[in-house]
Amino acid sequence: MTVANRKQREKQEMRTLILDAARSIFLEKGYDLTSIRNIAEKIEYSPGTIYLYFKEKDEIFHALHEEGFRRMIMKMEPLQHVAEPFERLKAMGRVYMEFAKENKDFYDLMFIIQAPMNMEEHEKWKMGNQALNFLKEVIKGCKKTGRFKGKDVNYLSFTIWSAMHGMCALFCRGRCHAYEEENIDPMTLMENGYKYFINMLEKI
Amino acid sequence: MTVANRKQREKQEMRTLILDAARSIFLEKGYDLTSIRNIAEKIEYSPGTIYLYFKEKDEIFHALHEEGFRRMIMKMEPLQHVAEPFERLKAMGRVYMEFAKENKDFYDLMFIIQAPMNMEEHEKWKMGNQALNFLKEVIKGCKKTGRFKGKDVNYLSFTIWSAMHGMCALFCRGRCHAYEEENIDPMTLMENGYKYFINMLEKI
DNA sequence: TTTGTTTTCTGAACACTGTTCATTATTTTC
DNA sequence: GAAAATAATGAACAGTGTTCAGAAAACAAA
Repeated sequence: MTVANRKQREKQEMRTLILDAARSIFLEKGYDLTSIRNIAEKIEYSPGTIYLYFKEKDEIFHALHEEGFRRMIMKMEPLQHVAEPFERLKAMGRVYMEFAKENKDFYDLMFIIQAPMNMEEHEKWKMGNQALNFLKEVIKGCKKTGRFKGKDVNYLSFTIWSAMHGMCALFCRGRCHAYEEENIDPMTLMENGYKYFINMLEKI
Repeated sequence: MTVANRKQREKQEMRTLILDAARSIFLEKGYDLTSIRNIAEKIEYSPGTIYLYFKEKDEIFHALHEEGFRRMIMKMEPLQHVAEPFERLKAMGRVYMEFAKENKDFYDLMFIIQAPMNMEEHEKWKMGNQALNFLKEVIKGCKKTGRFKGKDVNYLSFTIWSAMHGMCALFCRGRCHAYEEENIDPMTLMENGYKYFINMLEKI
């Protein structure tokens, strides 16, 4: 065990410590109220210290951004066992929506907030692309069973993703309240929105 | 012309002055870079003055929020002349999407940004509800021609709105870049996403 | 026109934000 | 133990929304 090794390990531990604090504040108070000073106070270090482990605030949130995708991908893991492609696609939509409902802030960070995506480097969305590729693969599977004939996989994946994202984004940003006059709560709205969309997918 | 009248008019003129400055900065630099001090500097008043005409920053952006809806509704005006309900619905989707593409920042403010929607009062979304009701009316028209049989107007309106919003929101927040690896630009993506969705609507 | 009152405006101050950097403290190496 | 390297600090900078005592301007009455 060389000194360099320990140092490296300690560096990693510190990053984890910062990330844990950031996550806990982020999940409790949301993105806007998670400041460097807040995080520093939580781990009992000075604000400046954080910049010895992360280049900027965005880097912290990009780490959480990736964690969000890991969580989502984990939640999708069981879908591998759904043999029939279209059944898998439908289940995927369900899981996606459930993830958004249960992890509002993570979803926000992953698909709505601009911050951790600012940089030009497409590297930033590696995890997102992985998830998107998973969707495309499932669609390809569907095509093999004769579904979605004549439809382009890229465009169709975007259509499906958009439909799901639309509901989740309206939900996350409080626009579902538009239906409160009709006494329809956001959960019922999303449940039925999903059903209707699946219904459309079946007939395309 | 009483003095009180003139004073009231001057008050209104000042509000307009502030709003004009706010809009110009907002459309040029976006929401985050539009600060009270920026606005104040533009109209050559002190920052404190603005608070004599608007209770808080949100009130300014709520005014712009409403303006956005007025613009969108104006853009939808010609649709009244499209007689066939389903044709009108399709055209509506087109206009909605075009509005988002041409007025990225307004769209963001209207449907994504949380800020001007914070307050509990549903009053805040009067304009939004008006637009949503217009959509529902068009759907009702479609139902009268035998379309969307057995489908609930509220749920279906949400499904359609979500699908359109999903594409626009992914566009506004730079998530369309996910398809750059496949050499598909955001515009092509949205164009085809729209086509595919309409195709689904036709078959539901 | 001058005085007194009311309205309008200012800009410093408060409590925040992300980020930098000279200084201080700790640890490692020789 | 002294010297060198590494780590941590916290004040400072430039910015944010918002408030409010005091100054300035507009108005009303004498």
